[in-house]
Amino acid sequence: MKPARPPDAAARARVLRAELTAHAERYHRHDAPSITDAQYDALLRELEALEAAHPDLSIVDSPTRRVGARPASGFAPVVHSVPMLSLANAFATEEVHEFVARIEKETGASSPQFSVEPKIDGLAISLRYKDGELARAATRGDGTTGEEVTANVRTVTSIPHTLSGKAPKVLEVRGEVFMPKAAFDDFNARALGRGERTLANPRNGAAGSLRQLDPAVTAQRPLAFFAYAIGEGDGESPTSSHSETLEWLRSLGLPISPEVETATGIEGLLDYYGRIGAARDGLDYDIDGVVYKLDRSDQQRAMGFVSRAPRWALAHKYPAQEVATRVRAIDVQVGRTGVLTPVARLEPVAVAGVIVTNATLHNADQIERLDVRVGDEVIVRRAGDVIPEVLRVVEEYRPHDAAGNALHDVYRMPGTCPECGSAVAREEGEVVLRCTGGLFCGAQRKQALVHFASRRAMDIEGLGERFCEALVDFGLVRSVADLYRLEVVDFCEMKRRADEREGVVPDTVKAGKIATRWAENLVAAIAASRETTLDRLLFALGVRDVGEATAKALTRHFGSLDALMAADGEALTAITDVGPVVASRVSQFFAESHNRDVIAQLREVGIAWTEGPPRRALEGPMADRSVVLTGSLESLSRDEAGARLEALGARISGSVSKKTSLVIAGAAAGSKLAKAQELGIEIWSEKQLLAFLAAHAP
DNA sequence: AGCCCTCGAGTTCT
DNA sequence: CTCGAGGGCT
Repeated sequence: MKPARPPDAAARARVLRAELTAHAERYHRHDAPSITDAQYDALLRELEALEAAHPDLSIVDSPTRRVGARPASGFAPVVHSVPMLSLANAFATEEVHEFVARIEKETGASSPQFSVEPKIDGLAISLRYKDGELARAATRGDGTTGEEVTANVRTVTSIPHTLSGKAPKVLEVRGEVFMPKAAFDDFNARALGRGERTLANPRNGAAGSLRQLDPAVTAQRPLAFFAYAIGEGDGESPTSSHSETLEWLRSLGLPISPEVETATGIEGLLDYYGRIGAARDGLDYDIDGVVYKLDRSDQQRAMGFVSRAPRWALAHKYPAQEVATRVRAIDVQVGRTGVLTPVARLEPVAVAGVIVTNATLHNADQIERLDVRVGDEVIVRRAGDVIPEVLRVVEEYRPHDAAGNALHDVYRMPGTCPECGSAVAREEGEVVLRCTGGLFCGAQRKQALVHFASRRAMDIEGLGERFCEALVDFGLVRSVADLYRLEVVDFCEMKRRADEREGVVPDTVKAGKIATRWAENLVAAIAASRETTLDRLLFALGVRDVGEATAKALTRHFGSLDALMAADGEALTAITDVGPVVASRVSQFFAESHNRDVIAQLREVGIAWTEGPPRRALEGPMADRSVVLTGSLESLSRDEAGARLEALGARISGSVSKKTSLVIAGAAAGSKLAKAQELGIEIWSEKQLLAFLAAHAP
């Protein structure tokens, strides 16, 4: 006899498996987790409980049986007894001046002494020595909890297993594990020779090496280490300044960067910054800046901490790396709202550790400003070390014909949509060009579907750009409601055709089974998205100028979809932040018969959302407070924290201004925290936030 | 009318 | 992250 189980347990198990697999993959392959370890663990535990309660749901390759995907199953979590802090960043000289001025003012010292060192681009690590023996090594993690990597760290030759001299009972040394550049090149050359995978860059090489499940693999990786601080046991060190501490660590046998120096006053700092910057390429490790630490311990104590960054230290970063490459072509993409965005297709080039092949050119104005033409040599960097941007054209290298005329003309945006051929128009006063095709345009339909399925909208896991495109191209989805009528066979068929179209080959019986399970997961994810909230649904519909914040405001104000659809312009503009433009977009959207059709169909296929009474004012202990969340929180996600604060009446905002009344600063908070300090805005740590939430729990 | 603040939209790579 | 535009305030 099978045990009785609720009919939705199987569906839930499928959704959980799909999610866990996706997250684990993201974590493992890309070092870029999208949820916290705690959240991942919660999902995993839910699935375990489900499988335990319903043994018939257990399958052999369930994520609950996999090893090593996340620290939960691979590396034991380690709670740092003294949190591993982050550093305040500075890019401009002016910020360094402010840093020194602040110290001089608060310590009363003029031209204070600093200990200065390169900021190595590696992996922060904590080494715990007990009675002089290396007892435990852990990664930084989020600063509070890291992963235990002792076995791997023991294979790093420059890390002593035993301290020399008279070591204290417990000493926690902190520093950076990195892969020296020469060793990295050497390793890759050999890997290439053996036909093995090469490492993308030294930083990823170091991070990936320490996360190997097999220490024997780590041992083959050429890693090195420099110590730069003491965590636990700091009180025991026989020193009264940071530079003395480093000397003491050196005497215990720990490697210290040879570039460490002391510097006096702002001149000393800037001189060091300049010298290291000039020597940067010759150093045997990648750096992204230098670190200034106020040297004397008593002065450090006087400066104290803000949130989770010491006020006595500063990381002074070097400007983003700029690289030259060539523009192969300029393509035009069509977005969800029909906006035409030109994109430069580049000769692949390594910028700050990744290979860049595309860079947005934003719009026609930007192209004109830069005068970018096909074939041009351009200077590229990654803005904020993330998104590639074209800085300028190197005109001397522009290709010319024999007569000396430029080979390529000034670039002109197309007069018709490259996707559907409809006319392109520039609305009055607007910078961007738009395709006028509306939902006739395939590109806009695809993007509308991608938006509908996205995480902040209906949150359909697994339905990304590629499959949205296929669904539209193969005519399976005309309106978003069609999504809910599709069955497993439809998705199998779609995937087969998509693979075929893209030349993805083998189709064994086993692959067919995998495809079926993939399709089942997708159907389950779509089904799960039926239960939603009105603000998510409104956002998902993609009304122009109605983003997340506006969707929430509309939901709160009207309470129900019917009330919103019945609202006239006057009723709409009564809402704060809704003016005539947004009001007319909303009215027009609901006036269109095909939009009303889609909504009727969505109701028909069983989309359900919670409706409440209209609430014209915010209530609760956080009413009238505008809150900004910054940095990463460890016990809950920022989204979650925001939602809970909103439930208490807070307005959540993305940027700090005079009107902000409270900033919650998590780990590695950056410019927003700095701005809040500057404006004298109240700042809470995660601990204070949790205490407040606990005190006002519903 | 001009300024400042927010919000929306688009974007890259792994 | 960055830009542009909507909306409110002075």
